[in-house]
Amino acid sequence: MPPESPTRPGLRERKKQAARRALSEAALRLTVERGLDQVKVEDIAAEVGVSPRTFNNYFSCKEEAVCEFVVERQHRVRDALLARPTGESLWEAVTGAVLEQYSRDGEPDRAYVSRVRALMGHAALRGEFLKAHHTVERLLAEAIIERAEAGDEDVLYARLMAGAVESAVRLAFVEWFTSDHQVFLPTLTRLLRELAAGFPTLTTGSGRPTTDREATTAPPS
Amino acid sequence: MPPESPTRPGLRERKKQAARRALSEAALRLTVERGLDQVKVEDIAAEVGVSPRTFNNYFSCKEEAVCEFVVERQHRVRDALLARPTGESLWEAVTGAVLEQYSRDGEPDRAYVSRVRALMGHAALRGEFLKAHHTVERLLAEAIIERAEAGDEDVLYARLMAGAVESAVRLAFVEWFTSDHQVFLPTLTRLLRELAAGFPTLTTGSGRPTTDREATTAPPS
DNA sequence: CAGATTTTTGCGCGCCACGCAACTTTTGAC
DNA sequence: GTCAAAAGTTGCGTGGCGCGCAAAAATCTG
Repeated sequence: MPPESPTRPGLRERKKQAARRALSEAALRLTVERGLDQVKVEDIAAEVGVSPRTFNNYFSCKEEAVCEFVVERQHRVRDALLARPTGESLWEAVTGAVLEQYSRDGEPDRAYVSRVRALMGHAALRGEFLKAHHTVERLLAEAIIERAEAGDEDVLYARLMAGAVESAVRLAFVEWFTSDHQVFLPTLTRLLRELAAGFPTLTTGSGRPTTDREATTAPPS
Repeated sequence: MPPESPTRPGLRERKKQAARRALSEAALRLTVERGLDQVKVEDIAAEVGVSPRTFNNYFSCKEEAVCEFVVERQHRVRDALLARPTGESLWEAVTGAVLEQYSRDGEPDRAYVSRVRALMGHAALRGEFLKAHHTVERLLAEAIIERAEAGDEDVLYARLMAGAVESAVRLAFVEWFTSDHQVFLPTLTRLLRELAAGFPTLTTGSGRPTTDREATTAPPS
């Protein structure tokens, strides 16, 4: 047999991956098309050509399947982080990897925004998004630990960094689909910079630190 | 009639509050006693003396009712924040209000830890905890905005601060019920200090900043 | 090919969320 | 107090869902 690659997954594993992908994609597509309530688990399963019972072997509910793409994206963030040059500081590498991933295709168009808005209108999906974001946060934390070659002592610090960064991502995302402007990347950049700067302990004149507002407005695309 | 208090809620509102409380308390108690799977919505409703249908007028599922106490605690954090002296910086006030709330009764005993561990064992409850934490984060953000008298420009900053602080709380909580040691407050204190310090952008010798580890060990109780 | 392992599937059960329409309680104006 | 409107509760019905179980099918190992 040809060497393929070092310990290729094997047919079984590849089929599972494919099924999972197909199910989550079908779930997302159908939900965008018809709306969550008009999609039954049965429909998703039928779309992939698999029994409804099998769907529940992969996902515990349809909302989870719909949000799967959030988790998948984070796997790419992980790869990006591990590929950053070793010269960079940990923070630079992490924020670089995240920004890199989200700037891939620029800001999506208005139609996409309204589709996302429709999705987030359903409470069930908002809840599942939170679960997905938590998974994503743990993935990032593990990637940070790996990149930093952190010992047990630093695990908490890595998790804190992951939590802070993902808070910024989440906020930028909300800002993006809440407003009509294309402000995802500028907002995210600004928030990450503010996290890097930290929170001032001493009382100043105003309640918040003076930050340059350049990052708030969109850069020339 | 006696003046009671300025614009008292009215009987209707008070009854609703009472019902909500009774339901969430019953849900939590029964779940701790028997385990989530052994508690039906019907049981909770019966415990309060209300119809099962009414339960769903207050909570959309039993898990939500179980986690209600998390949200209630945040209302106390809000009050504490608004009561902090005006001399403090925003960060000091926020972290002070949070720590104040969580140091109320010191570290809970081992029995309590194992009960919490049992609760968090169920995936459904973990998910609902995340939802509750998200609610809590928004509450804190609003309280921060109120305290800082922040304009629209600073709303995002307030939300970022709330997100960062609640990340720390969440991490400290996990650390607490994961380990057998009483490390909630020390961990939380340390994480908040690291957030205040920010994340270094420049490359240093090690991947993480040198932080004094005093806060990691428990202070004399 | 043959036996072990893993996955899929059909079946069935109990629970649950929620729409609807009738009924009860609270409210506020007179 | 009386009464009508507003708000909350309840019973009923329904469709869907999550999952345990055991048989069947697919995959892996040698």
